[in-house]
Amino acid sequence: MNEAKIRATLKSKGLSYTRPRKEILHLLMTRHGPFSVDDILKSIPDGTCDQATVYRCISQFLEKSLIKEVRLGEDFSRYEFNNPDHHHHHVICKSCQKIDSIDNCFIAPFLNQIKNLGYTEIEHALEFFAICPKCQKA
Amino acid sequence: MNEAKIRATLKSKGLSYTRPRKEILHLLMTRHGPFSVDDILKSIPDGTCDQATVYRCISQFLEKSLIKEVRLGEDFSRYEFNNPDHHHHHVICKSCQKIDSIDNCFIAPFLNQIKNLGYTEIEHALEFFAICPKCQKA
DNA sequence: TTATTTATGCAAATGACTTGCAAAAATTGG
DNA sequence: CCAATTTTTGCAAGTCATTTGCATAAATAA
Repeated sequence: MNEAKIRATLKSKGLSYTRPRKEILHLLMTRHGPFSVDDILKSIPDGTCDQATVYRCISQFLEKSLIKEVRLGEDFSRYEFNNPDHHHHHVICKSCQKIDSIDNCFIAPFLNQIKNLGYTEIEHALEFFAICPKCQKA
Repeated sequence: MNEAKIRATLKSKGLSYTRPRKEILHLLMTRHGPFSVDDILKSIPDGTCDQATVYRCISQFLEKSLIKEVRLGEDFSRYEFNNPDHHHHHVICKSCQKIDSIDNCFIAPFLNQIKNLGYTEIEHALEFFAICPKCQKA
């Protein structure tokens, strides 16, 4: 992932190219999330930016649909790059908090039912909480 | 819903019968939620109890599985009575925040997939965000 | 480059939720 | 039913993720 790609992505959403935006978007585009704000702060080069700036970048990225918010029953949000070709959900281990991706999405029957109620622009949030194989042994 | 029923429900979970617990559980058992802590405070008789007590009752009810927590993309939690015979999900209108119930749950295919990954004790959170018929007209 | 707009850092504020502690209510053992 | 003990509550202060005000710095426009 080179700077040109990052810059182009930002520009395409009308966002100027600044160091915090570059580093945060780079992280989100290249590494596997979802990331908390703390994860982001620890993963970008030291001194890149302030925590307030991370929050501000995140809201802008969310507004522009560059990223998605993920809530996994924690008292903070996580964020991941929004790849429309890779719609997926998560399982988080109730014991060790390890997060796995679930790549197939079978919510069509729900959508039909909700459409029949007259709703439009339907989005969904689906997350799973379970005990992972490793924690079952321990 | 009479006091005897409420008292019995509390006792069955090893909780003593106090006024705050009685009023909060009564609300959750008789009225249609999910309720925020603010909703609860406004819906129980005036002077029933402090906000801290509502939070404490809620955590106890959650621990005893008397109620379930529901997150609908707001910056606070909602809670509803846990009726094992009435597993359901919610749609919240992205415009007016009205909440509807979705009574059928079609997540079996997901469960198979997650079981195959070796997970056990699988729970899920599924919520929908959409525009309701009324807000489409307005 | 210079002027203007936009973004950032820092510190303080916000708001949901939690907690310490003394008083009040509930339970227990006569 | 009463006195003793345990549990619960109210109040106020604390916590923690997230937001915001404002002066400075960086980016963009002219």
